[in-house]
Amino acid sequence: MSASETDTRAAKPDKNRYKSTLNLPRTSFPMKANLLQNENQSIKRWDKLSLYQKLRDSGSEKPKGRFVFHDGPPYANGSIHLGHLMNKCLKDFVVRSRTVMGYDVPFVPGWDCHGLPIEHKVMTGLVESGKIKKLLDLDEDKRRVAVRRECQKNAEKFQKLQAGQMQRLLTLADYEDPYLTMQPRYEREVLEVLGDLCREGLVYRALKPVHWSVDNETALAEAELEYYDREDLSVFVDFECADADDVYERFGLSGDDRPETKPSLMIWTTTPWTLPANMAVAVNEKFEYAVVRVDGNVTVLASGLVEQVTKQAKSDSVEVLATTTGDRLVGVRYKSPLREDVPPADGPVDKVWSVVQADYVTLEDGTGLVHTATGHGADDYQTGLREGIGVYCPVRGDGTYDETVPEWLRGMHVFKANALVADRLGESGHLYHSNTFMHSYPHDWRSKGPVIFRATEQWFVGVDRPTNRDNKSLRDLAMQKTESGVEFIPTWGKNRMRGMLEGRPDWCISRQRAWGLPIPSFTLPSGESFMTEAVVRAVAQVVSEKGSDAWFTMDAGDLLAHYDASDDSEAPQEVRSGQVALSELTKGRDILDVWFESGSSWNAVMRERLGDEGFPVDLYLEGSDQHRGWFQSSLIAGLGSRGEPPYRALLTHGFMVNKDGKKLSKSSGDTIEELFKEFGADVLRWWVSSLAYENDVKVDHEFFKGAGESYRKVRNTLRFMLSNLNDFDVSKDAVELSSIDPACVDAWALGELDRLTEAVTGAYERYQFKHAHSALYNFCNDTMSSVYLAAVKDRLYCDAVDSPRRRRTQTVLHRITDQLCRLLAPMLCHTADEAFRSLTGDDESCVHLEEVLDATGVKPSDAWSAAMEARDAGLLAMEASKASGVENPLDMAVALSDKSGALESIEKGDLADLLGVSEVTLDTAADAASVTDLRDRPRCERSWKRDGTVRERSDGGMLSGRDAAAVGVE
RNA sequence: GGGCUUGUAGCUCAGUCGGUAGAGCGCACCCCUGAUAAGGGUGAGGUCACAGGUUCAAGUCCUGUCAGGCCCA
Repeated sequence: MSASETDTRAAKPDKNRYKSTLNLPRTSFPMKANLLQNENQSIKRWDKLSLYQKLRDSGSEKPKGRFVFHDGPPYANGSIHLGHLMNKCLKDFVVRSRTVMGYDVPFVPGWDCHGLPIEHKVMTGLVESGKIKKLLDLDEDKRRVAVRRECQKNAEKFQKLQAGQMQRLLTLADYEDPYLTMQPRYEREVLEVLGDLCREGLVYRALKPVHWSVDNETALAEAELEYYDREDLSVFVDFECADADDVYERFGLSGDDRPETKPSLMIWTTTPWTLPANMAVAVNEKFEYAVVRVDGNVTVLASGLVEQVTKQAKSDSVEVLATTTGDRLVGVRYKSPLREDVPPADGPVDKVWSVVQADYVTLEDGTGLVHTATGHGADDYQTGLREGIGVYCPVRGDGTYDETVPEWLRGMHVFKANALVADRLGESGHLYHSNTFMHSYPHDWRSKGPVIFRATEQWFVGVDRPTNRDNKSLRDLAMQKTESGVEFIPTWGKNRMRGMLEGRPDWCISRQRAWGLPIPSFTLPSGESFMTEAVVRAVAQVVSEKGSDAWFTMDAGDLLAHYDASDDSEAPQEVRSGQVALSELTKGRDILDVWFESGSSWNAVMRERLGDEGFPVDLYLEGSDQHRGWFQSSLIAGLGSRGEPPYRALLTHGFMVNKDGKKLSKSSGDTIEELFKEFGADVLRWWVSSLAYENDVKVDHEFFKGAGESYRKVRNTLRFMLSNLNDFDVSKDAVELSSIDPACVDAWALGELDRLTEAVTGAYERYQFKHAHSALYNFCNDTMSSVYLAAVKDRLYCDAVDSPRRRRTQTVLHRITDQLCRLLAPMLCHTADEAFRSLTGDDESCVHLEEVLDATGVKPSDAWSAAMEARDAGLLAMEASKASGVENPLDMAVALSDKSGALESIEKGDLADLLGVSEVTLDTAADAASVTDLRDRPRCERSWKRDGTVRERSDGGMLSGRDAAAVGVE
């Protein structure tokens, strides 16, 4: 039995004799957070306080001025999910960290309300409920208005749901007055941007292929397609080359080796009906191509496919004559096997029926030479745009050929034409091989009929057209401004943006739907469509007053009440002269791409609300997918409208993946509501703040549990500090910080606090929330809990209540707690406020109205770094001494090695407290720390220390000198 | 298939100019019982995704491979 055990037993009857004389910690700040309940109380309290408005009211006094941060609108559909959780938390960290650092940060939350997903869902509902039948009896405009009403109700419902969830996440924003893209004042400003682009000469109308339902004669979006298997005819067709010698030359065949037969280009297609609309043949410049003699014909196809193709056609004689690379074939001219005349396209004709390059050409199937019909395929269309080949679409809305095709096809339905085209090609000797096959093919979700790709007239914003402003194209401007005018966080965002800007086509801004902002274009009786700046602005004024429904409820004359055609030099002559009255115009049927609406938010929200100070915005913060989406649509719209990017900096975050790093499936995992219930918003926020958000973020239920444990550590540290300030009145009991001796541990703690403040505010400035998170966590866990608080416990409990040393330590504790609340406030906005109110003792106080305190300026002694190293060495020695039976630190005296003599200046008592031992001595000769067993020394019944001053006192107790004085006995 | 990007301890992340791999969590063991559904100490854990290359020296620079993610095709 050890000596200490004997002592403990002997003291047992009187074990708590002095407990009532101690200043033990006490606080109303509970260990258990009960976030589910208390966070809702915080929401109510901040509401009552009008926190957001209060911050705006005092905004002009903010020392660092205004930080203009703009919310990107989530889609008003469904509940918020983990992606929103991260995005909204990060945004709130920006708002709140900037606020606590002394900026005025107005933040308006927004929602994207228009668009197909909502319209699609509403239409499905109308079909299922049978209500659609009633609508079909209405005229076009009335039907659209009815659908729009339903869509609006739907968007409102989900906007409200999401706003509630975001507030439950404790985000700080102007929820009293959010922006919705369907609000009239928003719509007006979108149209003003469109007007600006018209002014710059960037908006034009042209043909573009879209999915087209021949049954319903309408364009279809991706969401309205259903894929079924369908049997189709696939054909291998020879296109005869125009200049045989030119082709043989390219293959390096000299005169003698050249066959007498003219060479052909062999293409493969599964839509023979598009062959009359052929405009070009695409090759991949990287592939090798062969000129081959097959069954007497000479034809060109990819070397790698010769065997596969000729086998399929069961050809007997196959002879490769020569090979060359794809790039050598670009420019080869050929003849159409179906028509003599060059198709009447809407563009230049010099490249029609020639070979062009395209990256999408593969060796998966076909011949490596791709039939290109610019009016009937998305790839084909892009190739046409790039190569300057016009769009040609000889198919009418009902699926029949128009008058521009050879006579034998005119008026025929394209699906019937397939076989006929193949027959013709066979008869003329151009068909190498054909077969039927099954494949997955898009069908109209309503009629279930197969759809076709068909070019229709659409509105575009040209990215390569010179602006009227300064003759620079949007693409050039965008490349130039993102190169040097926008900060990307992280920096690779710039590369990503550049890559996308380089290759992007003109922006198709029209959609053939009901739920959106109408494009204010008009059609003359002649069929010509037009839209000018003045027209757009005139309609914008009406929309501003009456909302965009006005487009459907008013006629052209009324919509153009504010329009003076005679004053519009851009208007068609007939309109300007009055030859065609405004009332004779027909309204356009298109609505704007929703990306144009959200891409105009810098104008519709920030300039609309803040004026010139709202442009450009300081920061946009969204997921990395928005490099193609909102970042880019905003950039193009802003550059077109104002010649400058709408933002100074772009901050990007990655996507949520599961714990194995794989894409998150929609149905798995916890809902936001379940997460709130199990963990509370502060824990979720604490987790988000710990993330390396620039990469993909792994998410799993277990990770939230980890965040919860880490949160509890911080909470308990705050609680312990608060509980030791219970008897401390900062206005009466505090000492001057400047009076604190650099040699005492309190000065060290303040030095650490100043370092923390710098680290955290620096991290906040650079949006490095995880650095702030780990600095704060380590400060609580290490600097405070395991070092400082463990060291000062003894004096807080045992020193006389009013002793200078205790009051000094409490002053420091108070300062640290106060600052910690402020630094934590952006992340743990509920808990920091709860702790702050406990600290001030004033339930009306609110940490979110406070700012980070300045550095204390206290410079701890240089000897502290040596002292902390000595502490580590001491702890190791103490651990080692456990083997020899001394296990309780208070049974130990530690001799610290101090060869440099640096520790001489540090308070001995503080060194002992830092190790939790009864006594520390310094040894300038020793190499290492050593431990002395003090169990023979008497133990203070009050502080349990064996510091050498313990003896029997006048009350009969065994007390140390300090404790005797504290209790008031001799 | 292309652009951008990620891969360091069981987990989350640091790692500066190329110079002997770091922290926290978790885990194991121990202490305390006056922070107690708390607190403290010590310790084990790594082929830096893989393969080449440059270099006296590579987690770091270069090339490729593999496995992910976002956006396109």
